[in-house]
Amino acid sequence: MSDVAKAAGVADGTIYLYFKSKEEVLISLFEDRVEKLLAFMSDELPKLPTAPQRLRAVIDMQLGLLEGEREFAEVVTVIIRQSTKLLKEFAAPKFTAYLDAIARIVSDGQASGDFRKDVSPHIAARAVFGALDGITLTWALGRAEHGALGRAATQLSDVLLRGLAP
Amino acid sequence: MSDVAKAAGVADGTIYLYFKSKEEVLISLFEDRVEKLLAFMSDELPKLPTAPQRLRAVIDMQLGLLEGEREFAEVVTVIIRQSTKLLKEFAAPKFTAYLDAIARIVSDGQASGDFRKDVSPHIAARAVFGALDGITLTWALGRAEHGALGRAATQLSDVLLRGLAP
Amino acid sequence: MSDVAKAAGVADGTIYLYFKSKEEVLISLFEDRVEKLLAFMSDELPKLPTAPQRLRAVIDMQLGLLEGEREFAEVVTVIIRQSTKLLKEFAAPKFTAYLDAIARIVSDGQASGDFRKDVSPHIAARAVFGALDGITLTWALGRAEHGALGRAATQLSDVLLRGLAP
Amino acid sequence: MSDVAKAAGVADGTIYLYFKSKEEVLISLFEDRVEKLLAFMSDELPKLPTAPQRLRAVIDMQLGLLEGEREFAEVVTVIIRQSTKLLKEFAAPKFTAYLDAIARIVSDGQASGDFRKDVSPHIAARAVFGALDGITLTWALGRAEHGALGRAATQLSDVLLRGLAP
DNA sequence: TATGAATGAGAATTCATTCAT
DNA sequence: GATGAATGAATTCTCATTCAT
Repeated sequence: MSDVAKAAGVADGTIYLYFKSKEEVLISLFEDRVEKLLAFMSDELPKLPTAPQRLRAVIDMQLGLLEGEREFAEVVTVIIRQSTKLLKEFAAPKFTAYLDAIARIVSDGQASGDFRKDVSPHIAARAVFGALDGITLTWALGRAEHGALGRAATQLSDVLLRGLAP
Repeated sequence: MSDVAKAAGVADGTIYLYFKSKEEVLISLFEDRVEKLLAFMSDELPKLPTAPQRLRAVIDMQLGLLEGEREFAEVVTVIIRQSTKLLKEFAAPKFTAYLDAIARIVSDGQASGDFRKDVSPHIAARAVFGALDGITLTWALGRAEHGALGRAATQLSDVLLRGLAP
Repeated sequence: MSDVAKAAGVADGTIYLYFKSKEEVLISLFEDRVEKLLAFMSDELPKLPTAPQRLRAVIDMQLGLLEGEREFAEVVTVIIRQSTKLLKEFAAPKFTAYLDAIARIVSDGQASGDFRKDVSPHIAARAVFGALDGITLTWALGRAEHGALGRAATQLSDVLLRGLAP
Repeated sequence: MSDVAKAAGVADGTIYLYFKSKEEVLISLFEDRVEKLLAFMSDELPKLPTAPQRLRAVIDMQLGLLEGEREFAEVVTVIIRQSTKLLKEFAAPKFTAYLDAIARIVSDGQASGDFRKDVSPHIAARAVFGALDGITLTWALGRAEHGALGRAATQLSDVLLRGLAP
């Protein structure tokens, strides 16, 4: 928290005027991120006609949000997992909404005949999220080369979309 | 550490007869897991003739290792990320070896014509590991239903193998 | 450290705002004492014309500093020896400076013909310091009578000065 | 204690068959040393006709006992001070006997006219012991050169005997 | 007698949180 | 609102001591 205060250019105690606890800071950080993702989804996805296009857009977005923000990526992939409470309790409301949104793209695609039907949308959603998180983690802890996340997004989309095709 | 001691049924100090520090306990835990995975790979994979079969076997194995061991899965996906040293320094020797082994399956498959060539083996390996880790995480923190990991493994393999086909 | 905090009337953690470790508390305590001695030496000794007068002043000072401060004397003679690092590493810079300053009084006295020349200034310095420390130790651990250190200083000076006369 | 056991070539627990506690080991170590000194005193000192000769012999003996035994000297000068109980409680019976024996040499010398009478035998004894201990301390923590203690003993005797002369 | 693995009380240290200014 | 020194509970780790073998 002292580091956070320093980074924010305020005194240690000041954080507590805006957040009740460290947990809340992490939750708020995570919430912000997920909200941005959800906002993007409701703004942009409806413009895209097919499920495959929408899934590709989500992948681009999740990695694009972190490109150039290595420290933030580290917080998102590492620090957030240090809060068991966050993972156990908060995971439900917001994070699940995000996973559900991805799962819905998959099930929509299955209904429209764009995706194969023998795959659980929930499992697919977790796999997509996990793959993105895994790529982000090694990127954030490694050399964090510029452009690497973009290339990874394209390749991951290529593989997943063909893999999900009927 | 106190919890670990309690779980092991020994006194707090006893842990320090076998591990030099908390860090070493985590490293050792992670090392054991990765070593089991690497041992499996060198024992079993050579018996399988094609890269796709080997990749499916790896996926089955990584999830199979955790089936029925919910607490261990939680430690592996959550607690281990609490050690920055582990992630930053130890990641290299052992974990990288594991990711490299997966990447090699991919590149072997590309050489034999079983996998498409426009995907970086390294990115593929990270995506595979991340997908598995993400599935494990939500399983461990959720209801951890028996058999769920097995079904997930099959479906993930189905998607990835078709996605990686040339 | 808990005792130190209690004695200082602060919480345990507060000490760590001012000192990095227990070692640093001891070092700082010792440093303060030696610095006071060195400061006295550079302030007062130049005013005294002869080496014998200067040596007597040093003896009076080292014991005078502790008169009435029994607990501090105990810390200085007993607790400080608990830090091997302090004794082995820190001894050099500051403590050696003090011993050297005493040794210099002796060698100056030898040069001016006030002290006999068949005694190593370094050995003499160590003997003087040890004698003072031994007197302090038994005083601090015993009844610590008021005035006892002053009497001891006079007698020790009488003996040493005659002993060092040419 | 583990180090002591290792040095003695026995298991940790074995020490407790011979000593009740760490404190007792230190006490016993110190006791042994002082007993040797006291034994020497009752054996050899009576052979020496004058107080000055006896004081010189004591100084030679105390330093001679440690010559070539650097580790033992370190224990005697450093470790023993780490036991407050040892210093406070044990100091009385045995150590005081030693200091008293030295003080008696001084008072005998005063009675026979060999030593000046304006010096307290007790203070003199403490100063002698402290000077010897200070010389030993810096010797043990420093380079512990062979022969250095012998030279120091001679010089210290020369100074003290002349200083104590009437 | 001897062993040495196990013990657990005690000690140093950290860090999220508070509150007087 | 903002500060940052102070807090103290919690945590890691040590080491003298015990006791089943």
